[in-house]
Amino acid sequence: MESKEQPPEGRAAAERAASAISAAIRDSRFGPGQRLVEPELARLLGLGRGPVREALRLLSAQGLVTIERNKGAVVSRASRAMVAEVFEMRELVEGLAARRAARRVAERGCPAALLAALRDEEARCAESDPLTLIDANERLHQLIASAGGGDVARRTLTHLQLPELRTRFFQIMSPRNWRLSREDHVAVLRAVIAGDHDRAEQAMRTHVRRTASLLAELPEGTFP
Amino acid sequence: MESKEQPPEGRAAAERAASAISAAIRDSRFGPGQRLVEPELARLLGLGRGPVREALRLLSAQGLVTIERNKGAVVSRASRAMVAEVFEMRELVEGLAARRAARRVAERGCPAALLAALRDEEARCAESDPLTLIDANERLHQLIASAGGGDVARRTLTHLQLPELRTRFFQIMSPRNWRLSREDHVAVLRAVIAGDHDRAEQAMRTHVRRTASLLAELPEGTFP
DNA sequence: GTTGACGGAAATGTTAGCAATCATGTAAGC
DNA sequence: GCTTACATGATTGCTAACATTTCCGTCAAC
Repeated sequence: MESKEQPPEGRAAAERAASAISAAIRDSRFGPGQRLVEPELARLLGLGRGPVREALRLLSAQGLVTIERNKGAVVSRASRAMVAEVFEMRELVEGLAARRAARRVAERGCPAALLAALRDEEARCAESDPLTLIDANERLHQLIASAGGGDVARRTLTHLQLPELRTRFFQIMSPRNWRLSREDHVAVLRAVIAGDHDRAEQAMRTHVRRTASLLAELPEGTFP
Repeated sequence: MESKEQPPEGRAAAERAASAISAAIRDSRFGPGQRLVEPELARLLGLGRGPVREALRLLSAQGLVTIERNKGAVVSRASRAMVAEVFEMRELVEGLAARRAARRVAERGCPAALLAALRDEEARCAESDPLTLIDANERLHQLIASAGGGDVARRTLTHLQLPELRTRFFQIMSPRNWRLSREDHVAVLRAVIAGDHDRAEQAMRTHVRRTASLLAELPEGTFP
């Protein structure tokens, strides 16, 4: 995940640990059910157990790991039902975020970041590197979640993570689906920039639902 | 501080610290903006800085405290706009939770806890002790959030807390409003028990919106 | 009088080490 | 042969101490 992040120095140890572990989980290098043993991670990351422990608690709040008292942390095992539930929730949360973003644009004008995002999406060609596309997708969703003013929406979103995210995206995102996704993004951004909150919310909900239904069509046995 | 909690022993120190601090914040004994100094809390609670630190991080995820790097934790300062945003979000989240609960009842029958909750609500008289009413209200919302099956809804709700909750309730909940609230609860529970997910969601959203509008009518200067 | 730098105190970030708890494998008993 | 009791190892929970950063008051200089 921090392929292009800052050099490890300059950030706090706990944050480094959190990003590193989070990246490993979302890239499926740490698979569901895998135990995350504190001393082991500490040795791997070259720091003490304190920051690792803190990072694991943080990831637990985000839903990426599950912690049991006196038993330690395990990478969360997301059943099909849980994936559905998370996306049911994301549809509401991201829909509301888009609505709030549009409202804010209507009231205070459009921040440059949204215009830039729209240009990026329109210019993007679906044949790019999938990893780049995945990163850009995440950044866009974060941007819209933050564009509404408060940070309740963004915070809520970060608590709705799923493990193996990137692997799942590789499975469902054919070039055709990337094109559809791009069109969704453009529609959402246009509605937000136009300040049309109803259309913005609807567009975002449609987009999230599309992703959810792609995930739902994954073959049996993909989820534990 | 932990008025009717379990005897402090038997639970982990970090959890004790979290409940104690959380209770103090929601009861306005720690007011918005107040610094929460780790060594001080540790001394107060009779334990080391480790568990206190962990508790503060947890409360930060719940929105009750705000942590800045190298600066420490302060009780969150919820502006009027932030309260509105949180309740906008809660309306969606709790509405979905009620819908999921109703769906589950329709599929698998009604758990006894819901029937008991309905009996309790119907039997409750609005003249009870306000603290009891507040606690019962929280328990009911938690129950419905948990009744949908997965725990994504419940987890999401716990991340949408506000400081000074009890004080605000004391301000807005006149006997008349408690009666209305009770009627809302009964309506939600009846819809859930009947397995009518549309009505359940609508009833819950109406209920949350009522609370939000009561909070919105608080006099100027109530929020920072 | 105001601004700036400097120094000390306090709080946070981090590490290392000890105590308590849980899992595992082994051996004894039925 | 299967179950149960037990001992050992490993891991988590917690505390205490160290390092680093920030904040605040003081003092000098302009």
